[in-house]
Amino acid sequence: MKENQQHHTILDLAAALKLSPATVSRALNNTSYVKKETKQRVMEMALKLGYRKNTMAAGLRNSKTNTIGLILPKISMFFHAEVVTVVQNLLHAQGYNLLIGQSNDDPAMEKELSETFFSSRVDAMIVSCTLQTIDFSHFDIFADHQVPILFYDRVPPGNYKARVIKGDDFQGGFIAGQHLAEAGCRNIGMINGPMTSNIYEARAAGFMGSLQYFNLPVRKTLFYHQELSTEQTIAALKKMFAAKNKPDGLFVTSDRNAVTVVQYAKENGIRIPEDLRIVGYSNDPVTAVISPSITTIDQFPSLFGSKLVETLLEMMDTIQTDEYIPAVVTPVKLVERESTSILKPIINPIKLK
Amino acid sequence: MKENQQHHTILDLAAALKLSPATVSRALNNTSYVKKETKQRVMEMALKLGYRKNTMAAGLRNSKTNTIGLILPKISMFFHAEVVTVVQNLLHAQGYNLLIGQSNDDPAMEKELSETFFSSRVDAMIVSCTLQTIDFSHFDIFADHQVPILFYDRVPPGNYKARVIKGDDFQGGFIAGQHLAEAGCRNIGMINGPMTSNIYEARAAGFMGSLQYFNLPVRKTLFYHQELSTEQTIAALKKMFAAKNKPDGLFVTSDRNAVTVVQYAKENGIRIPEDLRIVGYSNDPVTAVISPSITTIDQFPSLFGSKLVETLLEMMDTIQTDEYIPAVVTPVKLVERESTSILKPIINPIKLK
DNA sequence: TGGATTTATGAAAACGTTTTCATAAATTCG
DNA sequence: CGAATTTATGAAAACGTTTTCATAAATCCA
Repeated sequence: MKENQQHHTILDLAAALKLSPATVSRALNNTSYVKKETKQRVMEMALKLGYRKNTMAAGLRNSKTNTIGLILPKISMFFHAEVVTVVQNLLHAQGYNLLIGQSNDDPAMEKELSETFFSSRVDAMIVSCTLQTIDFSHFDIFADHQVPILFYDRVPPGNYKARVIKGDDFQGGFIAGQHLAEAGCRNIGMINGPMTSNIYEARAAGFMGSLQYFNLPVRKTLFYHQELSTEQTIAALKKMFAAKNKPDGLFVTSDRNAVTVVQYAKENGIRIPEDLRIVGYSNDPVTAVISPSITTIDQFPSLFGSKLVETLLEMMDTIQTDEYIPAVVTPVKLVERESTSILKPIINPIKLK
Repeated sequence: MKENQQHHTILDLAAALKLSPATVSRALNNTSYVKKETKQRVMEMALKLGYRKNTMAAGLRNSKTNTIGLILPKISMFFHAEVVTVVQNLLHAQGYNLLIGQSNDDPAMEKELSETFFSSRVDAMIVSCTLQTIDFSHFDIFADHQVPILFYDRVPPGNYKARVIKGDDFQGGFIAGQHLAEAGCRNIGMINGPMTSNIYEARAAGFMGSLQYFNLPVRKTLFYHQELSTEQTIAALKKMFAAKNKPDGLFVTSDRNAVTVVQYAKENGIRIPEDLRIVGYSNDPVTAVISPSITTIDQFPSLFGSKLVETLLEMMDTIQTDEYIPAVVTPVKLVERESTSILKPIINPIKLK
C-alpha cells in the first residue's frame, strides 16, 4: 500500500501510459480535447500511482496559487474567529486555500505580513487593520499588481482607494445611545477604543449624535477614547465614579471591556441596571452568560464572512478598475439583555420620533 | 511611486545591473561568494524596482514552500484559537506561513483538506482530528513522503505511528474526580464527549479511576458519553434529575457545556455549589465570568502551541526515522472557582493519601 | 615568483506544470 | 467523394528560481 517514494509527476503518468505530458495534463484538467477512453486511463493511473498535482509548478506556470491571504489583528477575538471560520469554509468550497497572519495589532508586523503574502503570490487579500495603522501604503503593492484586496471591519479611511466591507458602526453607536436614552439614563458616558480606528470613530460619532438627537448632554468627563485594556477601563471607571457627576449609562464599545465594567460594578456595589446601564459591542457569547447579561450590538459576523467571500470572488473575476466603489455596509442589531432592562419607572420620558 | 506593472524578476535585476541571474540570486540569498559591493548594488536595485521573490518558483526549485498546514476542527473554539494564535506567531518568526483548514468535525472534510494541503506541498503538518475520525489512513501520504506530521490534542490511537502532543487528559480527569470527592460529593456523574476520541476516553478513565481510588461509586445512570451539544446536555440533565439518585457533583468535559449545566441549574432551582458541584474543562474565559464561576481544568493552550512549534521545527531538520517516539504530554491544572467551593461541612470526610 | 587556494561570476540545466503551435486522424456535410 | 471541420495528440517553450559546473581573477604563502 505504501508508496514511500518520491512524488509522482505528470511525466511518470505519461511514461506509464505512453502518452505525452500534454495529454495527461489535459485529461487531468478537463481542458481541450481528450478521448474519453484516454481520460479514463489517465485517471485510473493517477489513482493507482497516487499522483497529486504539484500546485507550485502549476502556480508558477499559471501565476495563480489558489491561495488567499488574510491579515487580522488577532484570531482569538470572537468576532474575528467567527469571520475566519466562515471565510475559510466558503473559500475551501471554491477551491481556495487560506493563509492567515496575525498582526497582533502591531503595524510593523502588519507590514511584514503584507510583504510575505505578496511574495507568496496570493491571488487576493482580505485585511482587517491594526488599530494603530495610519499609514496604509504597505498595502499598495497589491493594488499596484492587480491583486484584489478587500478590507473589512477596521478599514482605511475614505481617501485611501480600496474596496471595503464594514459594519454599520455609526448606526451601532446611534442605537446604543437611543437605547440608553429610552431606558431613562441621563448621565451617559462612553468607554471607547482609540479614535485612530474607523470603527471607534464611527461608533463615537453615532453615539454622540444620538445623545444630541435626544437632547441629552455629552459630558466630556464621561467620555474615554483609549486603549481597550482591562487596566485602562478600570482606570476610567475609577475616575468617573470618583467625580460628582457619576454615569447612569455607559456604552462600552467592546464586549470584553463591558464585562470588566460589570465586574467592577459588582465589586463596588454599583447595581446594574438600577444604578448603571451598560451596552457593549459585538455580541460575544460571554455577554449572554454573565450575570447580569449584557445588552450589546450584534455585528452578524457570519454575514460579514459571506459578504467578504462573495465580494472577493467577484473582484477576482473582474478586471480591477480605478473607479470608486462605495463601501459595503453590513447591518447591526441591538440585543437587549439584563444590563439595560427597565426596572425603574422613567421619571422624565423622552419624546421619541 | 507606483510601479503598477508586472512583477519584476531576478532577470530584470540581472539585466539592470549587467549581472547574471545566478549572481543576483546568490546576492539575494547570501549563498556562496558574492563581492560585497555587488551585493550592495543588487540590494539597492531590488529595493528600487520593488523586487519580491516569487516563492512559487523558489519553492518549485527547492521543493520547499515554507508553508505549514494546520487542520483543526473549528478555529472559533477557545482552546484551538489560542493554540493557533501562538503557533502562527512562532512560525512567522521562523519564516513560515500557516495554511489553516477547518474540518468542522467532519472526517470527509478532514480527508479533503489533507489532500489539498499535500498538493500544496506544505513542508509539514499539524493536525487536531475530528471527534469521529477512526480511520487515519488519509494522513499516511505525509509520512509516506517524508513530510513531518504532528498531531495534537485529538490524536490517533497508539497503534497509529505518529508524533503526538497531547494534554494529560487522564490526569485532568483524575484531579476533577479528586476535587469533587474532596468537596464532599457522593453522587458523582459525568457529561462527556464521545468515547471515539482519545481525549474523552482518557478523561473518563482518569475520572472513573479517581472515583474508585476514593471509594466512591461509579453509577452508570450518571454517566453520559455523547455529542457535546446543548440539546444533548440538557437531555442528559433532565434524565439525571428525573431519577431518584440525583447527582451532587458533575464533571462536564467541555466548558461550553458546563455553562449549559449552570444555566439549567439556575432555571431549575438547583443551587450551585450547595446542591450540585461542577467541574468543566479547558478554562474558557467564560467560566471565570459566569456566575457562579466554574471550576475547570486549564490545558495551557499557549504552552501547547509553543511545544508544537518547537517539536515541528525539530522534526523538520531531522531525517524521519521509523523509530517510535513517545507522545509529549503537557500538564493540566485545576482552577478552583465558585462552582465547587466548599460551603457546607463535609459529613463524611474521605481519607486522602 | 609561482603554484595553490580562495573569491567572484556566468552558462545552463532543472524543478513540474500548462499552453501554443503543429499535425494527424476522424467526422461532417454539400 | 472530397473539402472543411472537429477531435485527438505530441513537441517544445515558458513560468522564475536555484544550483552545478566551469572558469577567471584575486589572494595567499613558502
